[in-house]
Amino acid sequence: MTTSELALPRVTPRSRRKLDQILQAARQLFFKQGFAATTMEAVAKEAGVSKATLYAYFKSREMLFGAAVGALDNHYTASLISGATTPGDIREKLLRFAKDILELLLHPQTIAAYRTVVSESARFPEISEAFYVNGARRLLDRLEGFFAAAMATGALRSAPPDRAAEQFIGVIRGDLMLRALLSVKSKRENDDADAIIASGVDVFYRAYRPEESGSGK
Amino acid sequence: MTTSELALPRVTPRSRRKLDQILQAARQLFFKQGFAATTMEAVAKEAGVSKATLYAYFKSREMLFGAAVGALDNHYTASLISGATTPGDIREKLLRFAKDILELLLHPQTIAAYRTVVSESARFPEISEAFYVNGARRLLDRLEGFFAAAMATGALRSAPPDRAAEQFIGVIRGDLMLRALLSVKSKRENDDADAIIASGVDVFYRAYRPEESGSGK
DNA sequence: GTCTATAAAGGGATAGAC
DNA sequence: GTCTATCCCTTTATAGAC
Repeated sequence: MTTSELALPRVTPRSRRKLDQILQAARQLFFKQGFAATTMEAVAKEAGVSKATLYAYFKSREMLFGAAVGALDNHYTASLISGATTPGDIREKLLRFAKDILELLLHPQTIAAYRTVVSESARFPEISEAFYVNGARRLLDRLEGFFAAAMATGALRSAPPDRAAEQFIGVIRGDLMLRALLSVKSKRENDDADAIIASGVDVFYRAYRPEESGSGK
Repeated sequence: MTTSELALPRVTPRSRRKLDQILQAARQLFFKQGFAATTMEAVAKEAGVSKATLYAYFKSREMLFGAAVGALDNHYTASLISGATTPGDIREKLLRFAKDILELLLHPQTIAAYRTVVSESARFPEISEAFYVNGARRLLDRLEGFFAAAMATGALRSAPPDRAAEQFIGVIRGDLMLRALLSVKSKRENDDADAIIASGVDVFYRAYRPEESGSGK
């Protein structure tokens, strides 16, 4: 009941497809309706199997939840932050990262997934931790690598790159993700999302630009 | 079923105490166990009344949830950010705000409340929005007022104070709150929380210090 | 308003046939 | 492995007495 929640059942190659159908259906419903509101019958119907088949793969609803979230591999982050080592204006790169990251973080699917996983975090801490490690943590690591390289070349001043990565995410995100999680309709903030991002990047660069330069703007 | 979810039932002054008992019991259980896992029987027992009495006050569990969250008044923020207009080193003040804010945001009760409200945000957007407005929004407003004053006196460079407030929260918070919501045990980050805060304040001040000053450090 | 007792419905999990 | 049918428990909500 601890780590085993994250394990996928061993299956024959033949039934691999059906397993994928189940996992995908489970994710869709869990993230759309939440864990509590998602019945095994609904998952079975969505996946095109019977309830009994579901229980043949997963001993309980909790195990299914753990497998669906634990096997979630975010390839999103892989495509982000590419071309980090190529030369070019550092602020241009920061701006692109900021836009990509924010679009990912505020994507309806991302928000829905976070809502569900956060809500069950107290009961299933291993599951939510795996969710963080496979998603946000991975993104932070990539960003950290980029900052380390930028600091090495003098494009940014030297500082702990892991901290810089978190601060970059934080200053860009502001309260936007929290508001999205809480379904808060912002009055005008959708219109000038670009201005918010640009301002965040500006703040970050002011704080991390090389020391010897005067007023960078 | 829309806005009325947030309304409190009209009661005689005599039964006001019992209503408070119910609301407090409901909050405690909703925030500890989540909405779905909290039964009316448990709330009744915790409040020391019977289920039927509960239904006399609230027509449904949803209505009880809306009232419990909607009537939640965070006096926390009131005490924060006081003495903003008194003179003193701006960075000292920022550091104190940052510590207070982070302590509030990462408090187990805060995290538990956010988990519950976020998880039901899709079903009850009015409730979660009220939660945000009464809590985080109010904190942001106070911070904005402080920044506006600091900018007026020249302690900080001129900029949109609302944006600065969100960026301040964001850079201080980093991923700390998200990790708390997801029960992610950080390896060493508990030890040097002060260092993280100091670094965040430093980043913010580098970005918002008055323009004519050279290297503030 | 407050209680006890109960109706009514839903859904997690399993038995047993194929 | 997969299905149909069912057990059984939990929980919401109410009826009716005081």
